[in-house]
Amino acid sequence: MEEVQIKINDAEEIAVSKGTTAEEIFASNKVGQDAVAARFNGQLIDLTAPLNTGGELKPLRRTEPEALEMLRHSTSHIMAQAVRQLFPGVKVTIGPSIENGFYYDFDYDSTFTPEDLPRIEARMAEIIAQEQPFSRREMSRAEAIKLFENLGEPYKVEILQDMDDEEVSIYELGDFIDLCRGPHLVSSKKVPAFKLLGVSGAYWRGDERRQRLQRIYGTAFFARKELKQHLNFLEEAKKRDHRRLGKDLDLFSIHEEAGAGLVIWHPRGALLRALIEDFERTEHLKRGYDIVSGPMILKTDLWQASGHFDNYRENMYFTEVDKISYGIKPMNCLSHMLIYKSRLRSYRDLPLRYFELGTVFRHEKSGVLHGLIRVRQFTQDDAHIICTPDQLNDEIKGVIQFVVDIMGVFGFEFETEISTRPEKSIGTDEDWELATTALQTAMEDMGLKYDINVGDGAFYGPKIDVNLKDALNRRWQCATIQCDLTLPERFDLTFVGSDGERHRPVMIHRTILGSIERFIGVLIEHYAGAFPVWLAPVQAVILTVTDRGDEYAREVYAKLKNEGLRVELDLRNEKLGLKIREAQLMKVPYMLVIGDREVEQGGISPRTRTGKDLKFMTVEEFKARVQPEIQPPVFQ
RNA sequence: GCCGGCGUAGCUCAGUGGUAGAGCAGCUGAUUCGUAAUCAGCAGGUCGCGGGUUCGACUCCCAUCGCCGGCUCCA
Repeated sequence: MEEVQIKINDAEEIAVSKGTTAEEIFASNKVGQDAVAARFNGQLIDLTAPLNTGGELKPLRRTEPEALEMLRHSTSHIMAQAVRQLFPGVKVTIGPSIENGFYYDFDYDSTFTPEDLPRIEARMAEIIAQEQPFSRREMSRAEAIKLFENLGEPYKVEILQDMDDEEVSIYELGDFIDLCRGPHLVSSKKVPAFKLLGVSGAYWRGDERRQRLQRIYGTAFFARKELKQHLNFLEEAKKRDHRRLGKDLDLFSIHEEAGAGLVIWHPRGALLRALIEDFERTEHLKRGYDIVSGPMILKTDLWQASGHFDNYRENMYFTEVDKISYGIKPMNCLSHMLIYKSRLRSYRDLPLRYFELGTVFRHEKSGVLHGLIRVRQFTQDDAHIICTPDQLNDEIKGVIQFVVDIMGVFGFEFETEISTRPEKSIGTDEDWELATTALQTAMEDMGLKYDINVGDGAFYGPKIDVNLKDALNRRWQCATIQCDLTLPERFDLTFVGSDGERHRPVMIHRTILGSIERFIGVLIEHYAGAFPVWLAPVQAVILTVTDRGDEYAREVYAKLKNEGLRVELDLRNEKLGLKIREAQLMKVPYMLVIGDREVEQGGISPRTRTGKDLKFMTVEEFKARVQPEIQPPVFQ
């Protein structure tokens, strides 16, 4: 029989007869017993795939990320089989693995309800117990089209018709046949732990004009313990939900009677905001920005001139004053342009960096509103940098450094991506090319990795988006750096160069935190409401044991308050345990206990919100101790 | 905007055709009690809003507003 040479264990070359499977090779050579699939010449393949050529073979182990993806993808097939059996007439579409699980989209006349999930899970458990093999078959595209036509699966037919490959593969699992690249687990029995998590709507191919589908989400793991951990993680995330904490910590509220997506800040939340905004103003001034401020409404004519009316109108609010139409600003750039144009600019003036904590209004679709994360009125830490083309690179780098510094302060890690020209946009191809290259070059100069997000730029230019990762590893878009070569053109911005001629400047739109509302929402979840001392709305609360300490407590309160500490006084006739509990639930960093001992010895007994007793100390000692923590962070 | 779910006291929730309930919070009183909940009493709701069905609607139907989970979109 014909033999092929297979390299295993990164070294050994062995000869096996053609058609031997990866599974057999692993078994006879005592490698990869825990393999769930294989890598053959770098390609992922089924364990049961026959090897017909020589090459390098490696096990795909459970611990590798691709293994988990495959497990989840296989589980989605199991779910699809269960759904087809329980709901005859359902049509299948696609069922990929996603970041923390998988989904499968179905087209079905009546709707799935959350009550259906346990039934589907039960059927899936049966399929798993039956140890059904996943078996792969390859065929021509034409054959596959015929197969899925006969099966009454029009979505699969559509996918096939759009494919370029002439050879395709299908996987059979019990009575369920799916078009699929694979690989898959050897059998359904290899799914140790799974759970269905929810149903929701989706559109065929993500296009809102096309067929509405029903999506079922689930997840799967190689160990029950891991599934449990994941479910705990979801619980933890729920506890940290900024909408919950916003209410519990009395930070903000949103009222039906005031309007959806409109945030009302309570004293503690407004204070938190003010602290962040003050910090930002200080940092911007240090970094050579000028603080500016523009009006909330500007004439619609001006929005027409800028291109916003044509490209962004559906997101804007309009109003009329003395029969003149005004647009309520969805962005801050127009005023900044007018400041620039208010006098003749020399190259010696550039770069100009205009910073505004600018409140903007955007008509977001009702279904997307979400706590502080997605609202209709929000304040951006917005700036527009107007510079010469030569300065562009340095300016972008300066902004990136700014982002790096600020994210460091809050302890966020982040990922970046560059978005390129969208369909609906203005400007010439050359300008877009130039701007996109400028962004890429700056990122490379800064040594930062980035993904390219094709067609996702703003209508006036390409952008770098910064997605920060919070403590629960979720990603949120906050900072954005957008390069713009078209607005300077439209507004005819110029500067006089050293040659005495007029030249066109370029412009960067950028934010660091993005929306203050969104950022605070993310921050609340990131810290689980336990803000660092410099941001805590209440930094310390004085708790008396009995009313014999009241007078002394008032003295201590006055002293600390006078030092600028945000301190509160709890003189209620309640037990110390209750006062501590309540301060704890409000996540106050320090609780200062005053009982008879403290009054006699002239001090306080602080305790931290982490439950640590700091023991008796004088007020001066406490002040010295917290001094470094109560100030905003300072950079070199 | 779309698909699905949900709106009952300040909060968390019970109540599926016959005059609305609990716990916590609130108020009043007692208690002076040292590191996550002292005890008792009182008060609190046109059941999101508007129509309809019915002798009768928190409960069934329609419409609408809002919220939740997704989709599309986005800071």
